[in-house]
Amino acid sequence: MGRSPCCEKAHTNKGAWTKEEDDRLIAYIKAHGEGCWRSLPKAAGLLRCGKSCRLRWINYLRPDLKRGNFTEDEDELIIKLHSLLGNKWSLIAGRLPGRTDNEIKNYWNTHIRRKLLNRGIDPTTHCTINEQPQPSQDREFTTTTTSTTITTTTILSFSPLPGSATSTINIKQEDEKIANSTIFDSIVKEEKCPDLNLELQISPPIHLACQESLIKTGSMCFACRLGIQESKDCSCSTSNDIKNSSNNNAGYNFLRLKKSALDFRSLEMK
DNA sequence: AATGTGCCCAACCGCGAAGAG
DNA sequence: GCTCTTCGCGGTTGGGCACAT
Repeated sequence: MGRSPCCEKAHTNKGAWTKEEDDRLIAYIKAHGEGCWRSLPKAAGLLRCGKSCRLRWINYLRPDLKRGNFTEDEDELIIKLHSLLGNKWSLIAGRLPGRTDNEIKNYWNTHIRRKLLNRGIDPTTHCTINEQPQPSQDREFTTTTTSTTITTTTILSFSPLPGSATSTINIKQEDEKIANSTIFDSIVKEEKCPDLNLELQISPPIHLACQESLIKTGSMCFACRLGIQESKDCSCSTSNDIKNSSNNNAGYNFLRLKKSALDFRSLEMK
């Protein structure tokens, strides 16, 4: 059952990287590009496993990395993203140019956790301490669908951290995996509590025109309710103004994040 | 100056997902 | 559909450093 080791451990260095190793790795990647991590160490003349090389490059040697302290804005952004995404460090890192998932994870554990505790906020649940989150407030994005081929839409209604606008986001999931998301700040509900209040609903996928129709009229057409939007039977999308407004969704700005703040497809770093 | 303690962060480990055959 | 390999992610570890005693 055991996995084969990623490399020949007996002949690999471990621990801190030397300047010479760094130089070799940088030179090799400059010449050949990233990827093929397994074969890279041998080709680059490094006595390291591919995994170690990848980590060293991504977390330390990449030229686009931003070194130095986190700014107050970055702090707040991390907190907001963590309240939405949980410990999805790579996704959070994707929203912070020049920062790595490892760096953010370390920073969270050493600074932000303490900062939130000092504010009286539980860093795990983002609720005020002494207040247990209710089951419906579970932030987990995992969903159950009747078929993995069905694209599901998870609607998260939540009240963000104190001082932030209340918003509703839709996170479209494909094959039970977060693939994309769209945020509407036009739906503003009365804030129920000053802390994070997540309500998770699972429904068939809703395309933008249908969603806006739902917002404007409070109902959806029959096709949409069956999850067959964008078919010729969908009447939501026949309205030009709705269509146009859907296409012009680029202007939304949620949590001061510009367009595609939570577009998970754009979060890929590689 | 020596020792103890706590913090920080680079690096490691194990697991799951994705892809290839 | 199954097995094997590779990659990427998140949790954890431990060495080094700063500060306190």
